This record gives sequence, structure tokens and C-alpha cells, in this order.
Amino acid sequence: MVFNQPKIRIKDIAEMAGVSVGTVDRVIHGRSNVSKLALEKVQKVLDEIHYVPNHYASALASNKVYNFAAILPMHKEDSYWARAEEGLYEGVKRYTDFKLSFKVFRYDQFNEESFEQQARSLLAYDPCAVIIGPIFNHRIMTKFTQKLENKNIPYSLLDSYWADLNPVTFYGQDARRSGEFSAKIILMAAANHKKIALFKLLGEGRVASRQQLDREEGFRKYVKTHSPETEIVDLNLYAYDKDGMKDSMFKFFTENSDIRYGLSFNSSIHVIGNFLKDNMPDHPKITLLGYDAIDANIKCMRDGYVDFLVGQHPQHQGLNCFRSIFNSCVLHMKQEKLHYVGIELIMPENLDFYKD
Amino acid sequence: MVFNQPKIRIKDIAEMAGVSVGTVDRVIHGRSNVSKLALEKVQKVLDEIHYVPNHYASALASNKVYNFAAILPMHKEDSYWARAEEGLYEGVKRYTDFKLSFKVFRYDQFNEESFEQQARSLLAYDPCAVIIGPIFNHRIMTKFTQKLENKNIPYSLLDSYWADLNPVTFYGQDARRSGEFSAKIILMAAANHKKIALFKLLGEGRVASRQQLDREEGFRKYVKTHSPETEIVDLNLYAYDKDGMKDSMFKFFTENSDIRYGLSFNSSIHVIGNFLKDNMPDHPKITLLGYDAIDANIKCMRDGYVDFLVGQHPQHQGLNCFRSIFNSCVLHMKQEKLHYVGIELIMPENLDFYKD
DNA sequence: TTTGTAACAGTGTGCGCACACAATTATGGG
DNA sequence: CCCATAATTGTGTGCGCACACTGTTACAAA
Repeated sequence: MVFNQPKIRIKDIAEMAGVSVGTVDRVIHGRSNVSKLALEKVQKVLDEIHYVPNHYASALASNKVYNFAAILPMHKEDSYWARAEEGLYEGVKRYTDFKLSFKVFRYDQFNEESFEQQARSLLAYDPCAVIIGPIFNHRIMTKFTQKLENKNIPYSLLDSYWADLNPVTFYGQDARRSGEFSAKIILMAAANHKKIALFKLLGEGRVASRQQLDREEGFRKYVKTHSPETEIVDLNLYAYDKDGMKDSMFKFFTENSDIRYGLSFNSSIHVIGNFLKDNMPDHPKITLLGYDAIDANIKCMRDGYVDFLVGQHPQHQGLNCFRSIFNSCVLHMKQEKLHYVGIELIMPENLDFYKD
Repeated sequence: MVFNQPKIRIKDIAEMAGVSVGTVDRVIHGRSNVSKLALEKVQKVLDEIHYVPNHYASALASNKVYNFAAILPMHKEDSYWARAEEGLYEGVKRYTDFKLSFKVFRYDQFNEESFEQQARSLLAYDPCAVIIGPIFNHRIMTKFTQKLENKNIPYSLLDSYWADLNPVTFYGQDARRSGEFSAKIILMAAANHKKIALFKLLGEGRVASRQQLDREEGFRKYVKTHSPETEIVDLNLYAYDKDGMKDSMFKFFTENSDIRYGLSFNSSIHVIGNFLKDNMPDHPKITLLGYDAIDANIKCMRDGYVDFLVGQHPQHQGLNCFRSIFNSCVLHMKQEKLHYVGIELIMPENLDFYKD
């Protein structure tokens, strides 16, 4: 039997210490104008009883308005970041009983100046806390977080993490380990087949995020260790050139007609799947693995053209990230810092139960 | 930009309707002593504005004590139910700002009379809401939930679900689908090997839960459909007879020396793994799949004797189950009813990120 | 008309806390 | 010793709501 024991209130502490609630309040909040004697009396009681305030009553009484902000990469409707952002909104919605506002600033992942510009706007907005979907460039990130720290604005990181930053919380996946995980799966599926295609869909001529690089690194390391005889064949595709992409794929699958397994480290595996479905319907089955259960990938999986997806619950990440910073700022609750989310395998068999 | 728009309070409604807050309060709570005219005026305003109360202020003001109860199977320290129960406690702990108590009643899964006895104690405790870890016997379950419904006590189900019951919420896994999932994984791992061992660890001479039966059913169906030539070899083990178990395993692995793949549908796969590790160290590798990332299984996986685990986040299930019934009872928030948790694959590569 | 009673409506208090403000005490200069 | 001022402490109000209580009105019986 668990009983949340009758909670000690400020009033009780005041009584025990023989002072008024005002004094206890001042001590608890470290406000000035407390005599040494009174402070000692209160402190003694506090030391004994381990006071935990009623966070909800506290927030109710303080009646403050909290302005949260996020700075995230621009994104398409059906994407990791779209889901993560939805999660953030869901978090806001969960706390309609409090006075919150939430503003999202979006930057172009391929344009560092755009990040700095949005960062400036964000700082001008003067939020009480910030959620960051980090930009690739470490120096620019540090510059920004430094500014936040100088202004005493707490921040949380979403998706990728740097050890030298000091966020309130981090929510994201261990990218390298998730690359190893993908390797294990695709090698298992491939069994004795020793050739694997690695599709790289490049946004502006380069990989957008550190996450993708780390996944690939983990993947290559794992394959090298566990199946050194397996050959990895790369195919680079440039998203801004639709026709060129199609040609490249034709050429690739014709030249590498023995390819039966392939993967990609971002959420675009549906591009390959749909290409095969629409343009090479007679090609022998190619087993595909990709990242993120976005709608396009899910559809492609239901059609039978994508076989494995590695999921990371972006919406949960967003929701929990918001929740953590809310708990920290509004309810003054201490938060666990690092939250590496699970590395989840999605297949047609469990797709229905993968919910964001 | 999202702004939680300035919330409309009871006071505002009163003003708009031209009545006092008391009257609004009576209308909102459906209390009596409201004239038709006043009711209409308030109702009109309510219809226009879609009032959502401040749940936290409401709970604070009502200052009620809530007694929750759970009825769960007895369990060992390191088990699915132990984790689920921890999750429930965590839920209680999260709401120390409210006046809650929580009492757990434990019954013997193999003794229906024991369930009925605990159910009686529970009813005598007169809780405001109940969490049920269902007993196998459908008739007994229905009898119990019927009693709860008669007393207007809401209940939630944990782990297994019956469509003809009407719980506030359900948290658990779709057992049949999870069996199919296991089949897919083990068939993929087995590649061209066409023999799979099915280990059944029986507590009191029979399988304890419907979940296990359903998993097996899903598994067999999937194998039959996707790999009809695969042979499934059963091994029954009786937990109460340790020596007999060991003998059975020796005999089994000697007679079926070509077995390379095996699985079990409860959390006891570590028994097989540890047997192989301790007693047949020279036996060729046997790939094992089991359920639940309990400590014994995790250890066995780290030792390299269990390869796959199907997880279901029991602690999350417990926590969320408690949270849902708390939200429903205390904060009067509407709850989504069915929560099928994900079917998760755990391997050494993502084990570190599988957290409860 | 008066009076009793039921139906209805409005006010006040308190949940636990934050914070403004009032009251009290201490300190020091004249 | 007195008074101005600062330092300290205590009290009151309100956050949004629930609920008890008091006050008001209507209406029927006497």
C-alpha cells in the first residue's frame, strides 16, 4: 500500500519553526530580508522534513505567463521534423491550464546565415526557454547556446546532442548505434547475399545532419566487423534534380542487377521503393531498409516495397522534450538530462502498433 | 505561434450569462436548484465558448482524497508484473501533489478462488478506481467487473483485454500480432534452416495467461503461412520440478541435435539460455528468442545466449495505465480507451536504449 | 395579508502558494 | 529619549475552482 503521506505545507513549516508563512516563503525562495535567527529556525525544519512544494498550486498562485520558443529546421509536411513539431504542439496543448505561448522559428538546414538570422529573431522574442533542433555547424550552435546561457535562458536539444553543451534535457537517438542496428538487420535479412546498396539522397548536394553521418559510420563499422566480405555499393541522388535522379536509379539498378538489399539513412527510402514499384515492376524483389515511419514510408511498406524502418518516435520526442522544459521552468521540477530514445524496428508485422 | 488563449473562467461565464458563479457552478456540475431561465442563459454561453475548466485548480479546490487499488497476479521480483507494478508506483509518485492512496491486491494466477478472495478484499477497501491485471478465466473476470460497474467504480485493464468489458482504458500488447512478429524474426534469422524449437515453461502444469496462448497461435499461423516446410518441435518444461526440467532439456537437445533456433512465449527464455551456457557449452550456437526484457533475460543476452527479446515496456504500461485513470478520476479528463503498446525487437545492438 | 416552505441565487471560505503591502522591531543620529 | 529610517516579520489578497452557507424570491396555505 502506497500512501502519499499528508503533505507538509508552508503553513506547517511556519508553525514548526515559529515564524510566519511569509518568512518561510522568503527562505524557500532565497529572498532577502530574513534575520539570521529566523533563517536558522526555518532551515532546521526544512532540513528535517524534506519539503516538496505543491507545484500546481505554486504555478496557479504565481500566475505567470511563460513564452517558449523553438528553433527547428524547415521541413516538408511528412517528415521527421514535422512529427517532432507536432509533438511540441501537443505538449503545449497539454498544458492549457497554464499561461503559455509557443513560437517556432524555422531555419534552412543548408544555409547557416538563415540559422543565425532566426536565432536573432528568437532572442529578440525573449523566451523563457528554448528548444533547439541543432544545426550541423558546431561553432554556430555553440555561439547560439552561449548567448542563451548568458541570458540565463535554459534550452533543450532535440534530435542531436553535443557533449560540450549544457542543455536542460536532450531527446534523440544514438545515431551511431542505430546505424549498427540497421546493419545487423540488413545483414540478417540478406543472409548469404553479400552485396548491399547504400542510397544517399542529398538535399543540397550534401548530407543534412550529423545524425545521418553517424548512422552511416556505425553501419560501415558493423558490416566491416561482422561481415567483411559484404560489399557496400553507393548511389548518390540529388533531390533537386528529379529527372537526373530517375536516370541515376535506372542506370544503377541496371548496372548492379544483382542488388537485392539496400538501405538509406534518412527518411527518403520511399523514393527508391516507389521508383522500383513504378518503373521496374519486374525487377526481382529488393529488400529495403530506411529511417522514420513517415506516411510516405509507411505507405511504401504497406505496398510491399519497403521492408524495414527504423523508428524513433519523433512525436514522442517532441512531446517529452516540451514536457521536460515545461516541468523545469513552470513547475520547477528537476529533470533527468539525457534521454536516448529506443531504436525501434518497424516491419509490416508491427507497423500497426507503432504509434507516435 | 501557438498561444494558449486567455482562458475563460467560471467568473467570466457568470458575467456573460448575467448570473453568479454559484449558478454557473451548479449548471456545469449538473447540480439541482437552477431555474430554467438561468440554466438557459448559462447553457447558451457554454455552447458558445466550449469551456474547459482548469483541472488543476479544480482538483486543488475540491481537496478530495482518492483511493486507488489494483488487483494483479502474484509475481517474482524480476518479471513482467514486477515491472508493471513499479510503473504503477511511479505513477502514484508523480502525483504527490494530490491526495492519493494506492493499494495492490495480489492473487495466485493458478488459483481462481484466490482471485475471488482478493477481489472481495478490494471491494471492501472501496476504492474510487481499480486497475486490473486480468485473470485467465473469463467468467470470473466478468463477474468482478460487473460488480465494479454496479458500484460505479471505473477500472482499467493491464496486459490483456476482452472486447466485452468496458474499461476506462486498456494498456497492453496485441498478443497474436506479437506472435506473428516473433515468427517473422525467427524465420528471418533461421534463413534456410527449417526446424524451430518451441519451449513452454509451465508454472503449474498449464500456461498462465491468455497472452501466451495468443502469441503461440499467432506464431503458428505465421509459420504455417510463410514457411509451411518449417517444423516446430515442442518442449514442455515444468517449473516446479527443477531436476526434471534439466533432464528434459538434456534429452531434448540430445535427441534434437540439429536444433539451432528456439523461442518461448513467456519471459523464461533465460532458463534455456542459461542451461545451454552452463551445461552444454560445446553445443553449436542456438539462436533464442523470448519475451520481456527482464534482468535475467538481459543478462543472458549480454552473455550471448539470448539473441532476441520482444519487449513491451511493462513499466510504461503501468505508469500510463495509472496516469490514465488518474487523469480520468481526479482531473476529469477524457481518456482514449485502447492503448496497444508497440511490439519491440530487442537485440544486443539496441538493448542499451530499451528503457522502461 | 401573513407566514411557512421550497426553490433558487449569490456570497464567502479555503485548497497551497506567491507576492504586495502593512505592521512591527531594530538601529542610529540628534 | 525621541524620531527617522532601515530591517525584518506578519498579514491579506488572489490564482480558479468547489462547496457550504446565507440571502432572496415565489408561491401556496392559513
